[in-house]
Amino acid sequence: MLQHSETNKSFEMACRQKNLRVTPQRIEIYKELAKAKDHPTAETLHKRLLDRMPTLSLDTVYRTLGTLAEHGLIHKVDTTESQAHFEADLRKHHHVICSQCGRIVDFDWQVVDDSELPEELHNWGHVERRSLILHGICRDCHSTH
Amino acid sequence: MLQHSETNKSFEMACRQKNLRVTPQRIEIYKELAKAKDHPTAETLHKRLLDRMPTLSLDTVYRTLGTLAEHGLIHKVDTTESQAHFEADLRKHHHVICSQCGRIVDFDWQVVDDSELPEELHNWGHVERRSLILHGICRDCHSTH
DNA sequence: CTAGCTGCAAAAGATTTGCATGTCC
DNA sequence: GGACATGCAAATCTTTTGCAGCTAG
Repeated sequence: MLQHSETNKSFEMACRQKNLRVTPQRIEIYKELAKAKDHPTAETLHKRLLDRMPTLSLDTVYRTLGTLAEHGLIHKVDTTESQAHFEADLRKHHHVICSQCGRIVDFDWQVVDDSELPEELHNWGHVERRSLILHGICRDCHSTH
Repeated sequence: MLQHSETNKSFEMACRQKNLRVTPQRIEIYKELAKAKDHPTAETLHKRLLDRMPTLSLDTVYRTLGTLAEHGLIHKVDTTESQAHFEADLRKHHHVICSQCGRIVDFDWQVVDDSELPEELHNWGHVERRSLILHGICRDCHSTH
C-alpha cells in the first residue's frame, strides 16, 4: 500500500508516471479505497463518497477503478461474486472469504509468496502475481448458524 | 473429478444424495462441463449443448450451474472476470490465468494444499478450500505481443 | 489549446425471477 | 400426486459506452 500520510502524494506521482491525469475524483476515490478495510465494490465506494462529492457519478467510479486496476495502481480481488471488489493494498497478501456472509479478510502467507512455482508452470509464460483465496465459514457465521 | 466412465452414475448418485432431481438437462450440462477443459461460462456451455438439446434454455443452464455449485458438485472459478467460469473437477488444484487472453489453465501445487495455514487464521473460522490464482501473461500472448 | 476526464443518459452484458407447464420420484 | 425443474419472457443487477461539456497539463 502506498504509505500513510504519503498516500496522496505517492498516488499522484504514480498517476503521472502512468500518464493518468490527477483529478479530484480520482484522488477521492483512491483515498476512500485506501482507507477502506473491507474490499468495497464500485457501488459501495460511490455511496461512501456521495457525502463529500455529491455530483460524483457511479460510472466515473467504475471507470476510475477500471483504469487504476488496469494500470496496477489498485487490485481487483479474485472473487466468485457478481460484483467486483477492489483494494488499494498492493503488498503481497491473500484473502479468506466467508461463503456465508461474503466478508473478505486479508492475511499473509509467505510460504505461498516465496516457494518456487511447480515445474509444470515453467513454460506456461510469465507469472506476475500470486493470489490465494481461502473459502470457508467465518467464526461469526458458524456460531450464528 | 467423478471418474471416467463412472462419471454419469456418480453424478446421479451425488444428486440423489443432495436431494436434487436427476433430469436430462442436468445430466447433459454436467457431462458437457466434465469433458470441457477450458472452464466454460454458462453461455459457452449453453451454445455447446444446443446441438444436442435444441430446446435447452440459457436460464436453465444458469440455474443448474448455480444449484450444482451451491451443493458442491461443481466449482465456480475464482475469477476477476464478469462472466462466471465453472469446472467439474473437484480434486485439489489451482489456476493460472493469462491477463491478456483470459485463458485459464489448471495446475497442482501440493505446497499450497498441504502446508499448515498461518497462525493468524486459526481463529478466523473453518477453512474448507484453498484456491490459488496466478496472474500473468502466457507464452502465446507474450510472443504475439 | 487539446487530449483526456466527467456526468448524464442510454445501452449492453450477465444473471435472476415469476409463472404456467411438464416431469421425476 | 406433489414437489421440484424447465422454458419462456420479462425484470434486475452490474458494468460499459456515446456524447457533449469541462479541466488538467
